[in-house]
Amino acid sequence: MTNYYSCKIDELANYTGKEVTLAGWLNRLRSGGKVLFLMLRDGSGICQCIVEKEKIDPELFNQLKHLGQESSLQVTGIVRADERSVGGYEIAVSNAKIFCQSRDYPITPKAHGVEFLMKHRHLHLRSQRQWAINRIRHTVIAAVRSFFNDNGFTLIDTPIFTTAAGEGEQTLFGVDYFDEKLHLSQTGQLYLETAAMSHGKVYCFGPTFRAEKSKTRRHLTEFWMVEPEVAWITLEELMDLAENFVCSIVSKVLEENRNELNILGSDIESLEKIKGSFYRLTYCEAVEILKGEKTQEFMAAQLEGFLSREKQLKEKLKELTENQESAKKQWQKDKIATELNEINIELGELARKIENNPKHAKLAKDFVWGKDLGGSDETIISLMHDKPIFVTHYPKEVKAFYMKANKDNAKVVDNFDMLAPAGFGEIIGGSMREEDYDALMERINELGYNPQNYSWYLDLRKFGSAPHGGFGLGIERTIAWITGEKHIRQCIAYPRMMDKVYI
RNA sequence: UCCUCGAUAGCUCAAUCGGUAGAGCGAGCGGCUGUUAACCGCUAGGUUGUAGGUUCGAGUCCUACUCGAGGAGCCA
Repeated sequence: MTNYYSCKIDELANYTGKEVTLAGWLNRLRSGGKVLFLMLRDGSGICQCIVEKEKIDPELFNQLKHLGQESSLQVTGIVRADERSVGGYEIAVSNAKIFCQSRDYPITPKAHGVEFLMKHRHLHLRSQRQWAINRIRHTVIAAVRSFFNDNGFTLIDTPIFTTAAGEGEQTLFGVDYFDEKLHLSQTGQLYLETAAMSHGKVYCFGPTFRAEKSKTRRHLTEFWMVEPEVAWITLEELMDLAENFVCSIVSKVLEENRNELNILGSDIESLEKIKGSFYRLTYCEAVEILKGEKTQEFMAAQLEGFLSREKQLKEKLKELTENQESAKKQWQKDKIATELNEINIELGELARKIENNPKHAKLAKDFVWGKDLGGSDETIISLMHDKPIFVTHYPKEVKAFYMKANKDNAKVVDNFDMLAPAGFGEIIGGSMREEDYDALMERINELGYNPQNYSWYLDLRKFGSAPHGGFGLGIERTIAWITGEKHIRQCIAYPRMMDKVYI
């Protein structure tokens, strides 16, 4: 045999009636007295392979029958269409070769806790959900690259070991670099601006490190961010760019990953609405909305929804408890117990939401102009819209030193955040950069930064300064939003969280 | 850093008032020709997170600690 396999599972439709060889891993085995069902996984999909006792070597049949989950093997047989099979095609096995018999694979087809799965992340990556998420991640990243490559941008790789700060100094990871103190990059932006003055349109894409003490479902300490930077652009044009960019990512995923989105139970209908113009609000308008009557009504309606869901669940709980008492078989009782458990978990979540709702409503109502939008404020605005929302012109005090002051209102800057819809929150932050030497210097002094650290950055404002701006998009947040995955940690193979690194 | 909840078989969870620690899945063996988280029968599997305390008796009550989950704060 020259090759390990003759085709991949996702190509089986082209081989109906022909003999093929597949190579992969045993996802699950169901055995009958004279027939075995091998669910074979090869990275491209899952295929049911039928082994009939009379049609293969009896010794081989016996070996296959006792194969453990995740054993690796080759399977040869005729492809046939069959509605009963997952994917519509199956293999009538005539021969097989076992490579590695695995025993006691830890991840079983039943429920597992977060800690257990994270400790077994190296194996968990084989599970169907993780497989689907990582395929979508691949599409997202490919779409990011081709969007910029096709629109005249030049890729510039900015350094990971950095000297310049960029964002708040407290969120830096320090590194001992041959007795010199450097830190891990938390943005490529400052370096990228230098390259924009060479190429006009540039982007960087790489890992980003933030030592934020944020233990939430939306934060990682190491995540991937793509940042375009463009010279001779206006804020409006920058937002148009961000809009087209996000649309192109979503449409690429819809085009290439229907199957994966279905596996994950993602909200495809909502994703299909992500095209055309996004909502654009100024910070002032966003504050008005938060403080307004409509938000209070919205929050009240939300609370009502929670309460009626709670009532509904409690009734179901009662009903199930009665069923459990009358159930005769032990397994029926256990099945009901599992359902009860799930309901109790949801009730716990609801109770927290019901508790938080009035607090968030009050926070919104009492919002004072000048503060940064909090997580709950973002969520409220995001929930009230069905497409992404730009929020522009934040107060300069809550934003970074390099953001350009608005020429009509010096209290605000020409920036924007893009909030994903349906409560997901921020996925992009961007701004015009201050191009005036004196204004930038003033900001650096105001904030007490050392101008010497920024001498090369300031040079850009001395030698042919030009209007320019850019933004950064968090890859994992984008994937979590698109897939509907609750926790960002599932959107990268080996997540690094503030309080925990497993493998 | 704070708040809430939790830790019992490989995994997910039960265990009523403090009174002999159980089930499902997984594993092993057997049965069954079409299964879809298959099904049926049998078997093995436990120092109840750690250290103390109360008690005739502690998985259960008390104290401290360790670890985990969720949330808050913080945060491009």
